[in-house]
Amino acid sequence: MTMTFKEKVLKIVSRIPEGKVLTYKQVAEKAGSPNAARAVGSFMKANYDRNIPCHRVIRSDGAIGHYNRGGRNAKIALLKKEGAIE
DNA sequence: TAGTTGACCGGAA
DNA sequence: ATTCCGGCCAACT
Repeated sequence: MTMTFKEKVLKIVSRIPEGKVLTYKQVAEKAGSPNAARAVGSFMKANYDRNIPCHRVIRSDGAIGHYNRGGRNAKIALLKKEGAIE
């Protein structure tokens, strides 16, 4: 079974528990390509699956990044609500 | 097959 | 604290 990098990424993200966050880079590392953070972002923007908590993925510098469902604002609100951030 | 595209990263100015 | 720039990666066309 040829699992694309993209699918690995989606699987990893889908397993991020509530109240926790991973950086794009960490996701890339877990997926087996430590320097593919950029690619990870590209896939997330293309993913609209609600089962995947893509709002739990943020940037390494602590910035929130983007969110295709509600925008950064919604992303921040969600993370606060889940207790992942202040 | 090669060129384009970005929800990124880290260092420099 | 910001803004800019080059590098990196896999999918898409």
